[in-house]
Amino acid sequence: MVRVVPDVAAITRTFDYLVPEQWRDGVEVGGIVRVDLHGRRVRAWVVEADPEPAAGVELKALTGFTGVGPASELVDLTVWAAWRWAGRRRPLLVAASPPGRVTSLPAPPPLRPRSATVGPGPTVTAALTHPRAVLRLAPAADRYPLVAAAVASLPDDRDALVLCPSVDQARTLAARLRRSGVAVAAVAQDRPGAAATGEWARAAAGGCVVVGARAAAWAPVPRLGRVIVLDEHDAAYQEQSAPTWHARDVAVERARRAGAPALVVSPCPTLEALAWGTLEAPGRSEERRGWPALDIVDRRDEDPTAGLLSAPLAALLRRAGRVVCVVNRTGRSRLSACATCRELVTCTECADGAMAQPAEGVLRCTRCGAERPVVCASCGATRFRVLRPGVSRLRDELAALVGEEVDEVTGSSAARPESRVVIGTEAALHRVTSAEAVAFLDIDQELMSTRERAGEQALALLVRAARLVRGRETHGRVLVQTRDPDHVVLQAALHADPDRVRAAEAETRQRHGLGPYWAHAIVSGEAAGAFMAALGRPDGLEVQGGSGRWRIRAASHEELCDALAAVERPAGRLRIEVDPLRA
DNA sequence: CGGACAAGCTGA
DNA sequence: CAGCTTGTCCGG
Repeated sequence: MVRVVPDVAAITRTFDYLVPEQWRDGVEVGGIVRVDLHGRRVRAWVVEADPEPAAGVELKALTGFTGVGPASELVDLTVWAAWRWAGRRRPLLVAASPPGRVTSLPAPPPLRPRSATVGPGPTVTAALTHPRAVLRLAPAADRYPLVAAAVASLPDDRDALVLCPSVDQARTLAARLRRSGVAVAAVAQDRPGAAATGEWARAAAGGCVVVGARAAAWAPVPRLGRVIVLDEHDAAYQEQSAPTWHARDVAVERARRAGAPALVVSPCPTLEALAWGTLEAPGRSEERRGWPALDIVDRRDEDPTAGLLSAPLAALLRRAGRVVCVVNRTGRSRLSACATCRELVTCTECADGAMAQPAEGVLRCTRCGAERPVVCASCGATRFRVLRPGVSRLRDELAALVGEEVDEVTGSSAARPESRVVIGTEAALHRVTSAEAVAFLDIDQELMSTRERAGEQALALLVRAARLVRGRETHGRVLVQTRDPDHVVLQAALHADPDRVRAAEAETRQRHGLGPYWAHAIVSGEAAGAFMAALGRPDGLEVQGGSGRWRIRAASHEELCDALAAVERPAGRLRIEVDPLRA
């Protein structure tokens, strides 16, 4: 007999089935089977073998054995993660399963003695000796020697799991390791298919270094000897849909359970990481070399209605080669005023939303989505002054300024930009592969963001820019236009000293009761009210909000997650976001 | 989730 | 009251 979790979204229970004689050998914990459930055939995971049988239920037999699934340690890890992120187990089991059907594992590659690589440097060497290490490396520093050294230092019968924030980076790293003769399973694939399934099976067979992106936190690594998380600060590591698990935290817990050392790496380590492990960082001068020069353009003395194209920016655009300009606002304008009567352009439907101009000739309310033509509601004039220009508008202004084509890159535009000067949202920093300079036209938008972790996220953006332009030795430049030149994030980037942000963030987060000092969850969705009623007010939990959305705070994840887990999930749509990214 | 089954509605 | 729609329940 086995206990299974059916692959059906709304079902949170387990069910017991008899195992027919012919599959007795193949069916074990983690195995993927087919079962008859209420008149349908569905996929299911075996999560327990020979459980205590429930009384008075007539058991049915499994109707099929599909193949290999997550190893039993990972099945156990889904129990932990479902508790830690207060969610269902099914999405976690999906993440830990092969993308296609795996009926047998390939032979593992022959054991190759690992040889020490030369010169990882004393900082890396030190980081590799701690069971829980945080390694701070400047943005332009190459992380490959670190990964190579970590792989070389593995015992012959152990493998490493290496996580990168994006599929692209994972594939590049995997290719580089392969070229130097390391057996690699690259579980980061654009789409599931035969290739992805094959890599999963190779990883499950053992004898490979497993490299991948977020989902690879759940990849099979039967002989886990080390976990490495590159760019640990990257927000891409957190799953967007509930349960909102974080790949760093999953990977680190996995390492702990396997008794393997874990190493997280970042130019700007998060407070969560710093609270968890021992920090190693190179000396000041070495770290400084890996940060580009930062030009801070102080806009405090400018007329507030002046455009975003300052004289220092114009000079940079004339002088430098490829320049990427970043402003995190799509469309033509986010806020306008009538050029005639000076009235702000607001929504006539909901009365308090600002009207954005997503494209020429149309206004759309940022609050309620209502649209109307570009006509002033109070005087009827059709000429507006743009107060908060977006990418499209600035593209035209930039093209006029430099007298050449300027390509626009946003999340929705697909092609690689070809022009010398490029403007876009944050997406431009991902789409362009190298540049001589990056200019943030309105960095205050990031600095003043109400997002939780806003400071860290703004620094992460500067790190991205720094990666594009490389260190100061290659004359890379990053320019920021701001009305807050003394902001700690800018000062940290200016002095190549991310510790300043850590100190400031620690102080504000303690003061505001945020993570990692407190654990938070946001409960929303149509069944949120029923959930909150069932939760009640347990000791140690603070509850704020109402009308469909609640925020819960506790002094630790243990308290928070235990309380959330004690509530029986009501029927209906419910989203519980533990460690929310947005305030 | 989605099949089963019951209850509700319509038209002859 | 057959034939169909709509709603609620529950799975081994």
